[in-house]
Amino acid sequence: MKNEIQRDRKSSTKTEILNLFEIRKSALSHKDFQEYFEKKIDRVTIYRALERLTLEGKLHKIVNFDGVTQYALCTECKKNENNKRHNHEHVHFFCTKCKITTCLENTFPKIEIPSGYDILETQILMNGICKNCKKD
Amino acid sequence: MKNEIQRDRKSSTKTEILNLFEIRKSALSHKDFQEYFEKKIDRVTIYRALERLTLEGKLHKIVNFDGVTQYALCTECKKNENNKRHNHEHVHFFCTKCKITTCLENTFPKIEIPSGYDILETQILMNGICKNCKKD
DNA sequence: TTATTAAACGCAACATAATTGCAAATATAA
DNA sequence: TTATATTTGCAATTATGTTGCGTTTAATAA
Repeated sequence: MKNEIQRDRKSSTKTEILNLFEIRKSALSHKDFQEYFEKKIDRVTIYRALERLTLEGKLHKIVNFDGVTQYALCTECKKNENNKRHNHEHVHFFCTKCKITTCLENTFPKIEIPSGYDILETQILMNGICKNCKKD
Repeated sequence: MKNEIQRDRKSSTKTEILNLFEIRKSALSHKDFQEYFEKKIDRVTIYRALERLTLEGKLHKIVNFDGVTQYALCTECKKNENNKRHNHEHVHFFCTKCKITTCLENTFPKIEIPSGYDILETQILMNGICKNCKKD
């Protein structure tokens, strides 16, 4: 009898990654995880676990102004039936002072574009100074 | 007598780069130039010429979904007096079929964000199928 | 026209982000 | 418990971008 292809298998790496998101409450880069795990988890393992969590619909990816990928927890993302496509209807904000990327929920505008284009994904990225850093 | 610091000096690399923009009529990556120039111009020279053209206000940079920087000609960008800051008030569209990035002019929406944030830059990136590829 | 000087260039080396292949370890289904 | 597919660690590789330095070239002063 043929085995079904397994998905969403438990792994300590995935658990540790999700834990760090609970602690930090912001988007995180591969480098953030590498520094946090020190040498306890291999860097390739981190890349692959992040990739799987993204495919499973638990994380989404953002490419920052500097070209570095950030990962963020999916919270209010509207998912379709089979989790294959998310609509991340929020703005990603990168603070140039504290270097933290946050999701600004409920901020997505309607965008008028020329006819003849089929849109799959839209990403809005902003930078500047965040709420916390303005206090100081 | 002290010399003034020279800027915007002519260079064959800059000229060749601008020529390719005229031919291709889309955003281009460093890789596009490297392939086009083959070995005739050094890769570092290309990077530095692109950097200067950007500082001179002739090009603007876009980081694509895949993290790769694209450069595009500045046409309707609203420039301030000294060219230091551009407002690229348009959407950048990446076609997943032909892999070409184009600027969709006059497409920028007003975006409402929570109070307490100072915005410096906003980048809107879309992907999907472009006008040309839909014809086929 | 020639000399001076700062910008542009080529080359080597370095830096960082991300991917691939493979053998060993682990989680899950039977 | 066994079989098997997924996950992991390690080494190597690829891709993108940067820095330092000596040489060449463009602009300009003499």
